[in-house]
Amino acid sequence: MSTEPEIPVNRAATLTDVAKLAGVSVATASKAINGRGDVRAATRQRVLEAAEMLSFAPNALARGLLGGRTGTVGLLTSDLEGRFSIPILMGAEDAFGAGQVSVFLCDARGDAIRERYHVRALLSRRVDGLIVVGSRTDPRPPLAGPIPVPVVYVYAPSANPDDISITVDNVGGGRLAIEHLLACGRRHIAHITGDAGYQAARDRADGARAALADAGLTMLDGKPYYGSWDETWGRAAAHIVVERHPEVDAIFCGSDQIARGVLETLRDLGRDVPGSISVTGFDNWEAVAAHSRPRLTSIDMNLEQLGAAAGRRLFAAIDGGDLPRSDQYPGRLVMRDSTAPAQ
Amino acid sequence: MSTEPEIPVNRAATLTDVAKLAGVSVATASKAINGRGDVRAATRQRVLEAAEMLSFAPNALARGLLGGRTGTVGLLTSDLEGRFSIPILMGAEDAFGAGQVSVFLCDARGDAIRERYHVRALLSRRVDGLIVVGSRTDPRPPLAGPIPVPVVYVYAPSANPDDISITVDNVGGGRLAIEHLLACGRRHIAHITGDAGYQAARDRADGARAALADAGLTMLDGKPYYGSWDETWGRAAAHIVVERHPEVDAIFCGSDQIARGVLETLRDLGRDVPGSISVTGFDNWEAVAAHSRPRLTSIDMNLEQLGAAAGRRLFAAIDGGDLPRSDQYPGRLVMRDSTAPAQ
DNA sequence: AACCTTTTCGAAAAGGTTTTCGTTTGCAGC
DNA sequence: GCTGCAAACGAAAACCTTTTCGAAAAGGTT
Repeated sequence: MSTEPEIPVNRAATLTDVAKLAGVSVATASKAINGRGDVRAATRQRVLEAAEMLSFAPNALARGLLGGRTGTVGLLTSDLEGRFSIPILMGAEDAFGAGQVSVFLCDARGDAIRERYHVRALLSRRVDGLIVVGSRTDPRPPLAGPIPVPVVYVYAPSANPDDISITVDNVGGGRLAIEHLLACGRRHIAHITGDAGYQAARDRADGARAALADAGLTMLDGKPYYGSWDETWGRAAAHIVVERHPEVDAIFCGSDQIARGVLETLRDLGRDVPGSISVTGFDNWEAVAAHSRPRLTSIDMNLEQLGAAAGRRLFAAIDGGDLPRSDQYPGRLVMRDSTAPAQ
Repeated sequence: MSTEPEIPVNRAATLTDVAKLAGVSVATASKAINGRGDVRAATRQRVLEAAEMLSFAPNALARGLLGGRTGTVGLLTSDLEGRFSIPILMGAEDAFGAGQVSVFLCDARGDAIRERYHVRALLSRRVDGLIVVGSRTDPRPPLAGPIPVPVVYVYAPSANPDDISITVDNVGGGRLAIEHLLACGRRHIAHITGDAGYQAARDRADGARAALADAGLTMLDGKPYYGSWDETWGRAAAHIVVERHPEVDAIFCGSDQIARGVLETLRDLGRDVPGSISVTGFDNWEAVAAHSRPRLTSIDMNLEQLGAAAGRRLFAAIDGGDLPRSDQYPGRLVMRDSTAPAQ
């Protein structure tokens, strides 16, 4: 005949359940759990015990419905397949994971229709903000339509300069590589890189040219060997370079895969790396760079850090804090065995 | 002095706004938009126009709060970094993207504490289900605590056989590789693979042994060369194999990276691939397999398909449909240039 | 014009939480 | 014993959508 509050079964406990069990009103239970308002220590204790007993977890939907803040953000990538989105995604996920924020992941696959569809879905779920991750560093058109929440573009900046964009400093990356080769005493430096249609390729080349100019030098042939980003091109281009310029003593490659191909050709030709020729890659793709012969010196663009920065930046935008609208992040040189001072 | 309904500013339009603008009640507006209930064609039209004008998107939070179904699932990975999670994640994202479901992504980083934290967060957001993606094929402990929604384990099965697990058939994969080598007329087959602590390594070896036994053969040395999964081990092991067994005419490698190392050693030693020795890899990691010399024949585990299957399976579990509790997916052989019939 | 049927629409409740504000309780001071 | 005050607590509204059920309107028949 007891009229004690019953423990709910087969259904997540609600605040009402907790309140009943603790013998207080829902209002008090809420305040006790969130540490707000005036509630006696003993009462708070009772409520917390009840919550524990029912393994109560507040319904984020109801909370979001009320406060306007949902504690969720949308992360829109244009290609998950690519190597670049992943570290960025990890960084962002990390930056949020520390707080109370969860991440909605959407892959638009480079399709504008799909992108719009995903944006609609995200907005209907009332995300607090959006992160848009591109797969190339070329500027991309901003999201279509009115977006009622802050947006941060990462890797690929928005074409609209008023938007918030976080990008990598490819010019600086190119500089970094050349400066390292120069520091190794190299003077006859070629640049083999990917598709000239990529802003990244052009930027890295620009950085390289500038660094060489600072030293009163030019790159062999005066311009980069543009091609594709893979090993096959690296192998072919290395053949051309060595044939045309037997004096070459360093090759700056636009990707680790290209560099890997270059290394293979040099090995085939019996050229000593790093003794007679130094080689640097780009991207610091561990799987490629750390297992080549010799292991590859490369430029790491700190993509994970980039993603984390985007997360923090979005956070600030949501909270109304003001950080600089846009930011460029430098890379860093990772030294391995494919570069060394000329002997 | 008009009392016309006003268009809301600076705030997402609600159903009430739409109803006001269309001159109907919220109930009717809801029915018109969702195509439910009886509503005159003309009225429906008016409502839809109003919704369009305000670019109304229903608040998924309110909807979820009501129906118990939120249209969200949690995807818990143990390491985003690894190559295996990504295709699975893509497949799952794809399986859901087609419907009305959004994916919460969480990376537990192989940390049980972090995993519990993420599970709590996901449950408080009232996800309809969970997908748990492992990074190894070894069984993993099931999620701790009572989980009030369906869970599907992918790649790494749950240690509890009552849970739903979707895994790859590594034994079959090993079989596939050996059968291909046998079909090429090879008889002296070695197996170089990764860490014996990995179930995947042992399973593939078992499949290989079984396929060889069916042909009345055994692998060289009667057991695999266990080591690590990278190129360095592949290079070293290939030296050992060739030295001990000059008659070797095929090597089945446990990963594409190992295979790549094997190819390099064979090249160094002047052995003709695929002429005198055929080599197969495993994983079909495009970046590695498609650019080696010669291009690498490999086993593709169809991870993307695995992820999609997991998505569908979870969907069925949520909707109460009944599919088999667990499933194993076979791989497929991807032929390139590193295997050919003996000349 | 009265009556019945069918169609269309609206009022209200439900879902779980937070917040506001009014009410109660306990206690000190006179 | 009464007043005044602070602390503690609870009732109710708000957030937005969906669904149920009853009411009203429209249309047709006698």
